[in-house]
Amino acid sequence: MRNRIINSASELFTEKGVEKTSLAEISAKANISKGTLYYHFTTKNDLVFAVTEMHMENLTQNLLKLLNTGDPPEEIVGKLFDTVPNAETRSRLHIYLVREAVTENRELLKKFHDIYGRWKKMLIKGLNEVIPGLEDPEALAGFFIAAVDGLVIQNLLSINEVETERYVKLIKLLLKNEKGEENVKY
Amino acid sequence: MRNRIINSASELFTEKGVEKTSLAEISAKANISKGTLYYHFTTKNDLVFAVTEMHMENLTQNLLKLLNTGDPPEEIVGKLFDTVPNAETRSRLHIYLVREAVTENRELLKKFHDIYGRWKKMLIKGLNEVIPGLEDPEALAGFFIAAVDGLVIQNLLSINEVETERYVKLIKLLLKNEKGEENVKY
Amino acid sequence: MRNRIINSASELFTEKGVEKTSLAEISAKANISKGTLYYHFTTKNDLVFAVTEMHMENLTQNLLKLLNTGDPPEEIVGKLFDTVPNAETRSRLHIYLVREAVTENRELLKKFHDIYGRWKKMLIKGLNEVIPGLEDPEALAGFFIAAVDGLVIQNLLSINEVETERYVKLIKLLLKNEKGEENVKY
Amino acid sequence: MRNRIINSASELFTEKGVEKTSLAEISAKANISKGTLYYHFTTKNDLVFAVTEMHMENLTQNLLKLLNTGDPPEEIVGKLFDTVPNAETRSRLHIYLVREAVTENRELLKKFHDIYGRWKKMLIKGLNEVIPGLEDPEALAGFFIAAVDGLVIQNLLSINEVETERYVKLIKLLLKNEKGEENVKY
DNA sequence: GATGAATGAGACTTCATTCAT
DNA sequence: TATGAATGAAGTCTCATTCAT
Repeated sequence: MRNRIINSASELFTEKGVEKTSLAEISAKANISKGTLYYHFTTKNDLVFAVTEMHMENLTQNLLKLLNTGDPPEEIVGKLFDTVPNAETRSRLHIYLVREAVTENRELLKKFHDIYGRWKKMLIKGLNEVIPGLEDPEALAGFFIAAVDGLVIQNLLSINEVETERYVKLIKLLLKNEKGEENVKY
Repeated sequence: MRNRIINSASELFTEKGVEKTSLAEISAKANISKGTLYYHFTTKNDLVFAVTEMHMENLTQNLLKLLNTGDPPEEIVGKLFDTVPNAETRSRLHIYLVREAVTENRELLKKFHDIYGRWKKMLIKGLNEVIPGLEDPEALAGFFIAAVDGLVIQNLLSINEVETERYVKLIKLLLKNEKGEENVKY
Repeated sequence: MRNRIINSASELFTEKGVEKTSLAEISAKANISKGTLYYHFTTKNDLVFAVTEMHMENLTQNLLKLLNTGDPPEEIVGKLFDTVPNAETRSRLHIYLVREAVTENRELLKKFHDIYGRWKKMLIKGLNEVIPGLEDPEALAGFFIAAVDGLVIQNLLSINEVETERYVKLIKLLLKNEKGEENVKY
Repeated sequence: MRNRIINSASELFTEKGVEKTSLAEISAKANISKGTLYYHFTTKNDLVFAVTEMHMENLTQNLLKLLNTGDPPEEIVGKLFDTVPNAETRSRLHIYLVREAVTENRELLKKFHDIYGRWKKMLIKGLNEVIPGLEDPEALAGFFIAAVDGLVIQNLLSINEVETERYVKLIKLLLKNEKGEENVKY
């Protein structure tokens, strides 16, 4: 039941954003009464939080899978840049939830803070394993995550006319050099 | 008068997001009546659009100034990564407006689409001027913009513990290699 | 308009009490939309406060009139005991509003506090004018007001089978003796 | 079990009034489920009635004890005026329940009617025993009860700055004269 | 140009009550 | 006896928008 509600909410949030989705619509989609919804979630924010948890958990699982394929690093990062920003459904939801976290929802903000931290650690570990000797893996991880989020935005705004491979090529260059070669003047 | 309204709206949008800001509040802050507000803007969306225009114009001007300093490229990109994501006020507004554009506001979406396109072109031109011979300046520009937006998000979520210089160092490496050196196995 | 709303609310509060009267009912009775009601009163409590103010003002005016008739004191007090508790409409409203003041409504509580104080002062002044030399006019005033309120309750509970004259007779005795005669053992 | 529920309800009613207390809160406080509450009380009104019965029984027992102390009448009435209005807890509950009885609760109204009648009779009997020859003991009893209720209200409204002794002195005068002395012009 | 009173649709939330287990 | 999930009706409040002045 809780899950049924979360799923309905998730879909509607993705479609119209959190604020434009009413509890009435959610309960209608879940085929339950508004009262039932209230029984399971004390507050709309409660529900938003639950949806966020599920969403973030999904993304984390995907990232884990990606890191455990044993693929060469440029392949992994390539897939990362290919998959995430192009999953429109999740992208939308992500932006909506970020927006929610940014205002008036401390709890949600903390959730995001924690998960992003976890992602960064996962990436750092993954990078270190496959490319030993990186100079600043932390910056690299933060940078990759930022780029992914930024591409998410560009995709939502239908701006991205560059094929992923071209980005991947850039990343390859980046990784190669970060491996610690002496800095050359360009 | 129009500007007074736009400024008031801008501040309130930044503070609480578009949807949680009521026209009543805006007119109160601008010291005018709700009626007057409606005299100048047919609709709330109208106002949102006007605010977006101003906001985007500001960002564009900043980018232009940055590109025209004549600084070396890594300096420019460094400043870009240093300034934009750390301007909390603008960051918030930006995320709020993006969110607004992504749902139910075709006109706004187009606005964003256009401006991001313009930014990309400006960056490409800038890059080409200072670093002739780049292999894929378009991908590079898109990538930089994405990274900036992503860092905006990380800052809003209070996640970014990496100092900008470390990012800049990464970018330097990227630029160096992108200059067309033969690809080396890492 | 404000008055129209206050009157409608007043009637409904009297009929069913404050908490069982919905803003929907009030606006229906006043032939306006719920929105209009909200336009004039930010909150249900606001409206309750306004109704209280009007109600208390009415009672105060009545008391003033009574005190200025120039009648002999026992007549005045007699009328007080006769009029107030028997005005069912006002009695009900009074009890409902007292109830409201007693919980969760600081402002209302203060209002009641102030008005009761004013009434006491008016009574003291009146008593002193017509019966000079009273020993403890303050206690007397408090006592009379208490008795009136108590009879209000009894009337609402349909308990009062004693005719007012019999109470008036008691009061006469009280006033006579309070004039300062030496205390006699009974 | 029933008593546990009644006590929890009693406390909550005292704190927040009948209408603002939900059955959910009551069952939570009584550490039982809402279902169990409904097993014992068919309806919220049922519970209110039970609470009233207990409350009124308590007050009646107190009055009985007071009347059976064998103290001189002015002492008894003094204690009455001293104890009842100053017992804040009971006072609040009393006002809340009166309010409940006055609207939409016939059964409750009858209960109050009956108990107030019984109190009056008890007082009359008590007065007659200790002060034989009273002219109108019924009026006196009604008057005393009214005064007590009125002082309850004043205390709840934090208005009563007069010490009880001063009221008692008034009552003494009243009793003395009521004993049948010839009426003197004042 | 400017105002502010009026509106109606709808949002979130509350809660007494029912009922299968 | 006891439970707790489910419900539906209703309550307070919010707000973008209209319109006569």
